This record gives sequence, C-alpha cells and structure tokens, in this order.
Amino acid sequence: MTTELTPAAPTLEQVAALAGVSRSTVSRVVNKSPHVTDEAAEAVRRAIDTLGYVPNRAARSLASRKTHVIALVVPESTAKVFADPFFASVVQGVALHLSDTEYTLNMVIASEASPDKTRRYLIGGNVDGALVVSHHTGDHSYAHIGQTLPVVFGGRPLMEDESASYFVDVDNVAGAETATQYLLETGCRNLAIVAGRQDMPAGVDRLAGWRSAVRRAGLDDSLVESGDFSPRHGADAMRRLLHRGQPIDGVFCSNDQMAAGAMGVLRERGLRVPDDVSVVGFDGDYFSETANPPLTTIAQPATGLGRRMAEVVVDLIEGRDVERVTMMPTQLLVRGSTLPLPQS
Amino acid sequence: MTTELTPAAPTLEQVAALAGVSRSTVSRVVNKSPHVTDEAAEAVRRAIDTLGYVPNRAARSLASRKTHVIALVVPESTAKVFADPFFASVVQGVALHLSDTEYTLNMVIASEASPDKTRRYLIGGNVDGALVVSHHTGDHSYAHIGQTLPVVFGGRPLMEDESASYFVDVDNVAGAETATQYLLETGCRNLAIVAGRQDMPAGVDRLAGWRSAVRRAGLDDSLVESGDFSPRHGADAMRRLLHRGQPIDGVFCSNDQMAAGAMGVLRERGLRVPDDVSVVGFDGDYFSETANPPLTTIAQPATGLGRRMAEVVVDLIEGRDVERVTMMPTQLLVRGSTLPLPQS
DNA sequence: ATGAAAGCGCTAACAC
DNA sequence: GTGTTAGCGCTTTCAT
Repeated sequence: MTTELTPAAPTLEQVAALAGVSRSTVSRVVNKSPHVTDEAAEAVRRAIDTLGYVPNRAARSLASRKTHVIALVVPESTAKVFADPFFASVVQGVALHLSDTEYTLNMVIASEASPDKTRRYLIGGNVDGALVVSHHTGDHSYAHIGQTLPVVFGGRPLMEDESASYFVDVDNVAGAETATQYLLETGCRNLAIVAGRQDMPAGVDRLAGWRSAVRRAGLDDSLVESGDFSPRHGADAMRRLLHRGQPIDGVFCSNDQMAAGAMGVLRERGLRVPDDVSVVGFDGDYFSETANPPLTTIAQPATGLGRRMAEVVVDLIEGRDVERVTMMPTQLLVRGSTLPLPQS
Repeated sequence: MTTELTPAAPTLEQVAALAGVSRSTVSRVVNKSPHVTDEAAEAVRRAIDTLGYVPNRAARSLASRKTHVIALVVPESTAKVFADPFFASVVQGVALHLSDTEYTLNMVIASEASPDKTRRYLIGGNVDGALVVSHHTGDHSYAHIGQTLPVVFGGRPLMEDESASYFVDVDNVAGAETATQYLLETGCRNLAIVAGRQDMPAGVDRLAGWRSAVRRAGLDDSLVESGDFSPRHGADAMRRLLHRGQPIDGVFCSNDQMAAGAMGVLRERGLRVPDDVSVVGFDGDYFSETANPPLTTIAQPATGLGRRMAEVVVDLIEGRDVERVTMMPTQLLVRGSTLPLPQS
C-alpha cells in the first residue's frame, strides 16, 4: 500500500503565507539571520508554531549543500564486539552531544568486505563529517578521506602520518604506568601483564607503560601474554601466565573485560584476589564495578571522549580552529582487587 | 574557513553525458528499473564507475519524497544506561541489518525534557520509519506517531491499546517460568526473586513467570524484591532478601546484571554459588559469561531482536504485510551457577 | 530589511 | 525503451 501516512507536512511556503511575508523571510528566521525585524520574526514564529512546521532536511541540504549529518563509522568487526561497554559509552557521548546541536547522527557499519562502499558514501556528499571509532588497527581506508571530509578518530590511529589526522584519546602509556606503579607501591614484586592486541595503539601503549614502570623498578618484565580484549582471552592469557610456573603477585590487565576473565582463572586456581595476586584493569567500565572483588582500574572518561569527538568534528565542519589532538585524563580508581597502600 | 573540501561530487547529469544517454535512463539504471536495454545499462554502469558517482541522497529524497532514513529513538534515560550490553546488542542487530539495505540509521536521543522536539522531527518527514528501543515505561509520546509513520517497538510497549502497535519481543513470562522450573528441577525449594522494575513490561512479566512456576509447585512466593536492572540494585535487593532471615536456596534474577550484583552479595556473606544458593539470570549477555561462576541464564537473541525490528519497519515502509507482533525464542543456558540435574 | 527568481540533483509522469 | 518536462522544499544572490 505504500500508504501516504504523513498528513502533508507544512512547507515553508505555507508558513510564509500565514505570516504574510515572503519565503525568504521565513528562511531567514528559521536560520536565525539577524536581518529581520522583530515584528516579522515574531509573526513567522507564530505561524511556525500554529502550523507545527519542521524544515525539510532534504530540501534544505540540497539547497545549502550541507547535510548536517555526521557519520559514526563502526568497522564491522568492532560492531561484533559492540557489547564492549567502553565502546558503547563513547557512542553514547557522541549521540548526547550531537543531540544538542543541529547535527544528526548517522551510524554506518563499514563492512570490511567492501570498504569502498563506505568510502564512497562518505565522500559522496552524504555527510558533513565522520567519526571513526574502533579499537582496531589503523584502517588505512579512512586515513585519506580526512583530506576530503572532516574526520575525527577515537583513539590514536595506527598510521605513519599521524600528524595528519584529528583524534581524541587518553594517554595510555601514562595510564598503564600509573596502574603498574600502584601495584608496586602496594608491595607487588612479581608483576605480569595481560596485554591487549598489539596491532592496536591502545594495546601497544599500555604494554609500553607497564614495561616502563616495571623496568624502572628494576624488575623482570618478561611475564607478558596478550589477548584480544575479551574476557575469554583474558582468561586464556592468565592461564598461560600461570603455566609458566613463575611467582606472580600482581597483574595489570589492558582492559577490564580481560581482567574479569583473568580473575575468574585466578579464583579457579584457588588464588585469592588481592591477598595472593593483585589485579588492576583499564577502562573503568561496568565490568570493573561488578567484578568480585570490584576492580581497581584506570578509568577513562568514555562518554567524555565521545562528546569531545563530536565537538571536534562540528568545529571542523564549521571552520573553527581545533587542536589536532585532544588527550583526555585517566584516573586511578582504587577498589578491592589490590592491597591497601602501606602506612607512610 | 568552511572549506570546500569535497572535490565536486559527480552528478547524474555528468554520468548521463559520459554514457551518452539521458538523465532518466541513468536514474532508471541506478534504481534498477527493468525497462532499460542491457547495452544502455552497461554504458551507464561504466560511466558511474569511472566517475565514481554516488547519488545525492538529499536530491533523491526531495524528488521521491522518501528519505530512506530510519530513526532509532533512544529515550535519554535509556542512553544513560547505554552500557547495558543487551541494549547495545539490539542496536548492533539493527545497524547490521540496515547496512544490507538501502536504508540509513539515524540515532536520535529523545530528551525527556522536550519530547515534542523528537515527535516533530519524526513526523516532520525527515525519516521513513522509526524504531523505539527502551526498557522503559510505555512512552506514550510515541504511541500515537505510529499512526503517522511506521514505528516498531523493541519490547512490548506498556500501553492500553497494544494491539495498535508493532513490536518484537521475547516471551518473558515463559522464559522466567523456564528459569524457575529449572531451579525446582535441580532441587531448590526456597525460591526468591530479584525482580526488575515493575513499570516495565519485562519486569512485570518475568515476575509473573517466576510466580506462576513457584505457585504451581505449591511453594511460597513471597520472597520478592526488585531493582532497576543495574548490578548495584541487584546487590541491594539480594541484601534485603537475605535480611528477611528466611532460608533461600535458589534465586531467579530478572536480568544478568542484577544477578551479577546478587552473586557478589552472596559471596560476601560466605554463601557458595551454587552449593548453598543457585542463581539464574536473564538476557545471556557478557555479564553472564564473565560471572564467577558463569551464570545459568535465559538467553535472549539480542541482535536477532534488533535485526527483526529493522526488517519489520522496512517491510512496513515498503508496504508489505507484517505481523504486528514478533515473538523471538529464548533459550535456557545451563552454566555453573546452578546445581546439576539429578540423575533420572 | 525584504522579495523575486534561480536553481540544488534527482525522480516521475508523460510523450514519443 | 528512452527522452522531455516539471517540479520536490528550501537557500541564496540580487534587486529593491
């Protein structure tokens, strides 16, 4: 039936008629042009109200050559782990900020099979800007569109010419160092790490931070196993770590989900957290709160990251100057998975 | 600077010129009309390829009066708990399905402060259909737009005239019964429930399912406490349950997040799961997998629900006949938080 | 400050 | 089967 459900949305022209002005004037009012007398503006506003007028986006963008649409590009593989609470919070931050602006959020799942489809869609004039969120390896396909369209990455892109792209991130190295440092301060001396994927900046940087802190303390930094950031891989990595037979009294996990998995294994083996082994995670997500015991972790401002990403694209689109890089602060959240700090 | 970054996207007209046909023919090819000779179609396709032509959505929808945009409406309060993995998976399902169609996903955060803004946006001709996802109480504001625009709800809407709206859901009553039944079969006799919000259909139905199974077994159904579906509230409810001083050997929790919280309390009190108390959750999300022990739960096909919602709106938009209600199956996932079934 | 007129890039009758 | 002709609803010079 392809029914004509919409009861003929009122047009700008009807508003103009009712207000007794020309379409141009209505357009000016709608677009907040200062060159309109108060009376005219008032009349138009009343007409808009009584008619329940809503500008037609299609017409508007066709005429203005601006879509007011911002794409949120999610690589398909990331979509599969959409359940990652950190990622979900970033999206939430983006959506929340955009809802305060006149921009609209267009979620795009980028199939890895046909990356060109997405690329063309983006540079085909269908969006004014794009946000790329992914824990994944620097998708080179999106590196170049940054020259054609404002693009902001969530997390430092893993590319040679980093300097060319805009991104917002946290200092993963510093965060991991802080976590490791805390483990050391609470008395741990046999440190291990459940590292993240080494083809992702976050994975690489957090390992580097751990390593730097461990070396600085003059300790062994060979207890390294990594996983793909999922609880299951966290558990597997922990098993491999234990299997080495070396003593371990402190583990830094590159994210909370893996920490949750690792703690499960620890408990299976009869090791108490934190009495036998202390554990610190990274992210500060739901997993860390619900864990048993609650996880000491390096919290990232997830929704803040999303918010900031949205702010940056909008600024870029509107021609404002923006810093290429925004670093957001992390925060050590001390909870039950680590020992108390010794009296000082 | 509002730079003219886009290098003049090629228009349909240019394709027509290069292919040596009229714009109509190009349009026909793009829209897969059967009334085009193979040669013409081929020529057009080549032209499209060499030019890298992408149809302009704005122009297309202005002319065709179809936006090919589907709004995913997320009430602001829900956005705050976006970290709910179940919800995230639903969104993922929607996005995944839509990416296979020519429809685009427009995420809309509906501020509860100005519901009219969202309503107007939706019925203002900016989208072809809407999906409303929320654990929340029947948002009456969206009830009526269903008459103006194809709308599909995720979860049965809590409204008087349910029959009037399209929705996809799982049978929460049956799922809860199954869970409770399983608890009974494994020998539990002192059952309690950590119920969900009673202003949401899922909360009400799951409590009803538990109650029905408990009564059928001739047992006491007074051990009821509820929470808001968050881990924290699950923990609080469990504490209140324990505080009553009555024996409890089996708890059904209305979702996995609350079950995670409840298990934490159980462990705090020195009660072993499942030896002392068995626990069953609902959802089958990440929390249930990572829990310690892994949670026996009623799994919902979260991404499937999203997928189906997307299918339904698209069918509705394109005038196909669709069932008003789609019920998806739930599945009992037996894991470590319950006792083994007795030998039969 | 306001109006008139000319499109934006595409689809949709309608003729051929 | 294909081209021609009008717009879709809005913004935007350009006059006035």
